[in-house]
Amino acid sequence: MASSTTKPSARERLLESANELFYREGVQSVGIDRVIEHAGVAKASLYNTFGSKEELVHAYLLGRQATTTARITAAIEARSTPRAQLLAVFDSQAESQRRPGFRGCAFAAASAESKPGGLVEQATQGYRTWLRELFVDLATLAGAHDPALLGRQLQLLYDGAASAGNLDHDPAAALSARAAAEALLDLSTGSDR
Amino acid sequence: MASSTTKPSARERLLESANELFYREGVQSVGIDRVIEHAGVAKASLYNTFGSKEELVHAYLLGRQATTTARITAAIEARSTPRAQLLAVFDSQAESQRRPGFRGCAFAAASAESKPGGLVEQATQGYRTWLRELFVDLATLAGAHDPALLGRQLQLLYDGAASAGNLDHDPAAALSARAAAEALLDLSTGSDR
DNA sequence: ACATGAACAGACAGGTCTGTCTACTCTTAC
DNA sequence: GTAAGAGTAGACAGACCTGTCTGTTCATGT
Repeated sequence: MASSTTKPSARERLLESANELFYREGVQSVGIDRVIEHAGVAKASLYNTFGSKEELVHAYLLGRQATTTARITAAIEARSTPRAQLLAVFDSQAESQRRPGFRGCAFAAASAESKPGGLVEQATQGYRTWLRELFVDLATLAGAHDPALLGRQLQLLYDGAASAGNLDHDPAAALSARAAAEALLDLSTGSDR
Repeated sequence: MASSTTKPSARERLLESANELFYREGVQSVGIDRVIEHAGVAKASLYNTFGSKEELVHAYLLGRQATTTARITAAIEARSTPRAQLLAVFDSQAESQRRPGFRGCAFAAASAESKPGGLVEQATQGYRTWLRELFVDLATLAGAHDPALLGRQLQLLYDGAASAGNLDHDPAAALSARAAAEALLDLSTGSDR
C-alpha cells in the first residue's frame, strides 16, 4: 500500500508528462524543460532516472506499446471467433481514433522526427513486429488462403487508417479500413461460397 | 536560351538541395546552414528569395506535389481502361518505392515535424485532397458500386503502403497494396459475376 | 538524534538554430 | 566607363536546447 495513497514517484510523473506532451506535439518539438515543468520534477531527477532524453523517449514509446497491446488484446479476447477477433483490431483502432487528442501512430511520428539507428527505430521495429505477427496469426486462425499476404494487407489498412485519420482529421478512417478488411477476409477465406 | 547553358539560379539550387536534404533527414533536423552549404548559396540569398525557412519548406512540398502528380498522371495516361488506370497508381507507387532513397510520404513526415496551422499543414491538405479526388474519380469511372467508399479505401491502402514501406524498409509494400486494391475493385464492380 | 537517500530549485556551460546585417564581387546593359 | 542588380562571405544577435553541477529540503529507518 505504498503507491495508492502516496503521490506518484518522479519516474511516473515524468512518464505521464512525456506521454502527454510528446504525443501531442512531437518528441523533437517538446524540450526537456517543458516535460519537467509539466511533471513538477527537477531536471536532475530526470537525468538520474533516465540518463538522457533519448532514453526518456524510448520509455515513452515502450509505455505506448504496452497500452496499445493491452487495448487490442482485450478487444480480441472479448470475441470468440477468429473472424470477429480479426475485425476487433479495427474496432479497437476506431475507438482509439474517436478519442479526443488522437494524433496518429506515436511510433510513426517519433520515427519521422528521429535519426535512424537509435532507440526510437528500435522500439518502432519491436512494435511493428508484434502487430504484424498478430495480423498473420489471426489471418491463419481465420483460415485465410495466404495468411502472410492477408496479414500484410491488413497491416497496410491499419497503418493507412492511422495515417489518414491523423492527416485528414477523419475519425471514420478506421471504419473504412474495417470494411475493407472484412471484404479482403471474406475473399481470402472463400466465405461467399 | 537562358537556363540551358547558364548554371542554375540560387532559387533552383536551393530548391534542389532542400528537396534532397529535407526528404532524406526531415525538415526539422536539417538546418538552414546545411541547406545553403549544400546548395553553394549565401544565406542572404535564401532569405531574399524565400523570406523564411517555413516558406522554403512550403516551396519544397509544392515541388514534391508537382513531381508526384506528374508521375501518377503519366502512369494513368499510359493505360486505357479505368481499371488499369486505377491500379497504375499503385504501380507508380511501387516504382517510386523501389528507388533508392525512398523514405515514405514527404507530406506525412513534414506534418509530423510541424505545428498545426502552418504552411506545411496547408500544403498537405492540398495534396491529400487531390489524391483523394483522384481515387474517387477513378473508382467512379471503373463503375464502383460505392465510389466514395472505395476511393477512401484505396487511399488507405496507398497511405499504408507509404508508411509501411518506410518504417519496415519493405519495397514490396506497394505491391501488396496493389493486390488488395485489385480485390476490392473487383468486389465493388461485381466483376466476378 | 541522526544518517541516508531521493527529490527539489536553479544557475551554468557549450552547442545549435533562425534571421539580420554589412561589405565585397561579379555580370550585364547602356 | 559605369550604374544596377544579383549573388557571396561571414559576423552577429537572440533564442533555445541538452546535460552538468551545486546546494537545499525532507521523509524515513535506525
